[in-house]
Amino acid sequence: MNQNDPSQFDAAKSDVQRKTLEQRDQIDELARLRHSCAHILATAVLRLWPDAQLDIGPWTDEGFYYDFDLQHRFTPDDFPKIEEEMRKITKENQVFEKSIKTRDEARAHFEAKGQRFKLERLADIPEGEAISFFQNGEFVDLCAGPHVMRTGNVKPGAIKLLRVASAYFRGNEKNPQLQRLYGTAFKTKDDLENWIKLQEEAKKRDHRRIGAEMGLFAFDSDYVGPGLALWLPKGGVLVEELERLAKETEFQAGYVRVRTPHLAKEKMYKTSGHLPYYAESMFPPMELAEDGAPAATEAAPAGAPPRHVERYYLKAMNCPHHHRIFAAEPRSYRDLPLRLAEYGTCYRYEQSGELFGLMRVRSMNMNDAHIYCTAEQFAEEFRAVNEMYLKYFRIFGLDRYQMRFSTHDPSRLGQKFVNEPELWKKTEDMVRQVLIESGINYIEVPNEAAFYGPKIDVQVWSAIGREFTIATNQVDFAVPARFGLTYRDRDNTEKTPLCIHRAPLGTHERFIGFLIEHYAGNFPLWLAPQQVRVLTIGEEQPLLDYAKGIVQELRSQFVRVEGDFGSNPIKAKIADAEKARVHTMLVIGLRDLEAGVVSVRLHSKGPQGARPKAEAIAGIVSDIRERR
RNA sequence: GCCGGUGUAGCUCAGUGGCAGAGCAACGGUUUCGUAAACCGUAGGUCGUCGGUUCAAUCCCGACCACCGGCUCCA
Repeated sequence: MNQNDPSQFDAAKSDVQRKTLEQRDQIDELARLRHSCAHILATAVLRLWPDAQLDIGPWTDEGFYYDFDLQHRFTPDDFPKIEEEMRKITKENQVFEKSIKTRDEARAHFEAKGQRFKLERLADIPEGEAISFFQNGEFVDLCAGPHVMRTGNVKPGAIKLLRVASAYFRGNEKNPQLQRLYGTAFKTKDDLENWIKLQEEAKKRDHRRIGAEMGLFAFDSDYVGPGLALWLPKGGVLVEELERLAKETEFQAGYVRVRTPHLAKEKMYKTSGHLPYYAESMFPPMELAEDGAPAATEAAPAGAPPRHVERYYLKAMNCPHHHRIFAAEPRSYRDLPLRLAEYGTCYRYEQSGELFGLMRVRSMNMNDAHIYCTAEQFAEEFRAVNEMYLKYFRIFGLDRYQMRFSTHDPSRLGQKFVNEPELWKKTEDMVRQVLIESGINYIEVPNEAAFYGPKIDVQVWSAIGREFTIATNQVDFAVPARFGLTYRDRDNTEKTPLCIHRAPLGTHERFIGFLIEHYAGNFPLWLAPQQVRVLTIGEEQPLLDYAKGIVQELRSQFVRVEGDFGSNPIKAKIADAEKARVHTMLVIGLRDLEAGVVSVRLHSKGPQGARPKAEAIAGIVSDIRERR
């Protein structure tokens, strides 16, 4: 697929801004409170820094923010002072008063105050729409509302400034950067304190932290490079298990596996249409002279004839390679659908500030496949792909997800979208039909399709509230033609196949990053890097023999097992195993040896009692096989 | 890429313009312990990198790198 590492998650945020005045009246109480806090914040900042230029101050899922432009650079040291002023304002119990102004009045107001951003915001309001203002105390703001009745409705102890950040005016990087103050507020002080505790819990679930604690992955920006993850042995287990799951699932769904190199000639990406548009997101090319010598290091002798230079690019997506596999042999309609699968490694030069743990990296392994099919086969193939998504979600206990169905905008055919109005309509109808029939929860987003066809992105929320696109499923009715891909149809004519790009498990990097937070590192048995540890109480020889036998038996059944036969007290061994998040601990002493049992303890679930040895082993093996 | 913050042992963090510190982990002993931490000892560092100020810089100044929080971007 080609838009893998997907996360168009911010689009929804701006929806908040687009709500009409009527819709805004229905905004819930917490949002009103927070929006009012944004005004209180602006009031406080103006009192402390009267020269501040104001932009806007909406509420967010987490709280609120307000954007300012001023000489003074905010630092967290300013927070107590600002918070103090905000508390004062709540105690002044100012009324939020709404008024409607004419456009001229509004303009005159902001011109008098010298608020240039506000004048631009004013110009955004469509003709004919009411221009409303809210005033609390001395502070007047252009604002659609809604607000609480009085500043006193906000409890002084339930406000907290969180951080200072910067943001481009109107979110455009060509515009000036403003200083954004983020804060949050709750109905009560208890709610706020509770939220702070939850934030601390969330920090402990951060995949970067757990990844280091458990020895799953590492970054070595000195020697390897930023955004290039190293999988340590325990993280490698997660990679292998996911790949095994994908391979089994895809095998049963009739996929065939291929393998392709990590780079290709420039011509590949010119043909696919990715160059020159996306060259900036790719690593710079390697340039080779005709004879294979590195072009850049050769100082050309004066008068030497120019040498032919070939450019190779690290691949940022797998589809072109798969297209060339399709092209490698003559194809008949009898070969379709052809489902080419590969865990392909792609490289994308993400901007430095965009890198984020495993979630946003520069090298990634994609659960990719391209399904080449006829128009008649399309609906069935697309449905099967969706079912595969749902199967995976069940396995991972993933119930909070949303599918975003991105469609084209007919007015931009031939520009943003390939000019095939009938194909667009046809494929979009088919996709919509499949979604409705499967009873899947989805939203439709116009104008966000890929240039070559409609797509579905799957958004998930990790346990700590991070939202991102984990998977994608795209229809492509354009690029196969650019590569001249055809099959010979029943009627003996050459036809161009449709192509479905799909990556239900996204990339290893992001998917595992997500799973780490989803499970808080407490993986189910089948995924756990350390599935079983045998802990001995005492060092008598018969006991050690018994314990070693158990390890041997489990290992022969491919269970990831290790023994802790050292001299530490059992309490210490258990503490070690718990800290390492070993899924199942088998604690054995002489008592167990005599009874032929093992004492089972599950990570973070405590002791489970004794079970006959053979039964315990069989249970572990079957749980793993059934991916529990 | 942009704005701001941070960078001291494997990890969590103290600290000072004049010989670099703790806890945990590691390693070596002692301990033989029944479900989250027995005891003693040892070792561990170019204080992110480079440059400047200074008799002297981990500390002050500058640049760079990396990471963190945002913004932008994400085929």
